[in-house]
Amino acid sequence: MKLLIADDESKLRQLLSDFFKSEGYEVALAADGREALEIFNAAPEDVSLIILDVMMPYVDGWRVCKEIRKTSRVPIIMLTAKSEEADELESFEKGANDYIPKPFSLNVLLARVQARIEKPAAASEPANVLRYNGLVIDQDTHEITLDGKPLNLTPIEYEVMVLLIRNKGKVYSREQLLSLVWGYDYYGGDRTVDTHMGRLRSKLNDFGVKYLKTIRGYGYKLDN
Amino acid sequence: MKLLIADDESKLRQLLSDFFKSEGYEVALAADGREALEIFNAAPEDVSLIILDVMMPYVDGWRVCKEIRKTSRVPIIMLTAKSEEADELESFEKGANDYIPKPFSLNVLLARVQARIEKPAAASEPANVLRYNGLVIDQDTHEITLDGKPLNLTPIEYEVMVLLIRNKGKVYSREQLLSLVWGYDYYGGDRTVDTHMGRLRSKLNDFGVKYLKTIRGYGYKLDN
DNA sequence: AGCCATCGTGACCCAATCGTGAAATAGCGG
DNA sequence: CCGCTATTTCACGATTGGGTCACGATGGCT
Repeated sequence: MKLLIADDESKLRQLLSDFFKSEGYEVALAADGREALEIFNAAPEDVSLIILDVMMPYVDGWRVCKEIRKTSRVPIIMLTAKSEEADELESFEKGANDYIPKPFSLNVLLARVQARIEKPAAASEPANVLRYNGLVIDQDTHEITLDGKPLNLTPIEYEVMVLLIRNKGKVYSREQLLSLVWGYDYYGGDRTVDTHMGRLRSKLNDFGVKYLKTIRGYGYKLDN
Repeated sequence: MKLLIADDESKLRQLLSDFFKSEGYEVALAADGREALEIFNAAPEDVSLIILDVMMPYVDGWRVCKEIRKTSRVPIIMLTAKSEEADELESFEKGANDYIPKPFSLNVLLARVQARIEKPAAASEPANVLRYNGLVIDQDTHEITLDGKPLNLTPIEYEVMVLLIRNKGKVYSREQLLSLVWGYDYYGGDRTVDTHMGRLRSKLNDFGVKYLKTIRGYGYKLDN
């Protein structure tokens, strides 16, 4: 599913692009009406839906909408500035399928888009899950289970585990851990790391003592 | 579901036609009262609802309405010019089921139409309903019920619930919620989110405390 | 204009979490 | 086995994050 998004504000354009891409859509961008028409006419069949800002240089959204309607019934959603409280009727008259006043919430926009076209291969999301010897970390739901039993880790513990599991076997010094997990500008003693490792080990039980290794003189690692 | 729309203004006729077609209705058009009666009498059973402009040449809307009422109880909605406001009573007297002053918003008209007849071939739209543990959200009617009992959620609460229920389990940070629900350019403290979550929880009662989880340090999620 | 629902914010409180130092323990080389 | 150092453990006070509340602002509706 390909969306054509036309807006002259580059920041908003980027935001929308990122957002819809993250929702699984293909996105083509236009900075003004002329560009939008060019892109559309180059491959009308590829475009499943068009989002048009009303206010654009050279050729405004209304014009684009009218032009496209001469040759196509592709769904069009107009974005109108609040001040332009354009007549809803006028919007539909020009052939738009929907219109949304700025500012809008991405959620609403997404809903409107989905109402117009089939949902894209939503299942394409690769489910953000890390696994390691019975330990499962789902980064979307923030759920951690060990052999199926849920664990309750604090934010720091969680971050440490994610880091270590992502780099199984790699040894991290206390300084590295502090800067990676706590933040590059963290200022504090490195006994802190020990304490947290201890807490992790006790929560992880067997798993902890078995795999969370101390490398004397260097730091910690998750055994391979 | 077939609508018969009679209006002598060709522009408005076309607009209404397009609009209702895009909403999934079948549409028959008449440019004046005579035509409307002809079409209706040719196949009275096919017409589910009639939209009549009052001001039409040859035979006006009132006449059409009266004629049809002699033989049928099909729902009739009258469109009246603003200046004719006084006609409301007369309108019902003549047998119309509803009347709408011009200019009107398409959404209002659609709502009135839907109130009179069943929703059309939902075939194209797979009934936009979200369900989760006794909570039912109908995105078409914006109705939310919990164990059958209707809930009264504010717009923000509604959007939040829709978002969370659509992505069960996924953790949303306050920032994400703000940009997804409030709008990409919302600028404000994130304690706001807490407050709304609190309100949601209290409205959702047991359900709230049971499933609307706080992930300390990260945000909120709807438990799985 | 006035009313009412909704919203945003700051203040306050509580509980979870964190950081620290000190004491206890373990590892390691001789 | 000894002594030294690194690590673990522990307890406690400090900090942070979240829940709740009340108030004022806002905006739609009558």
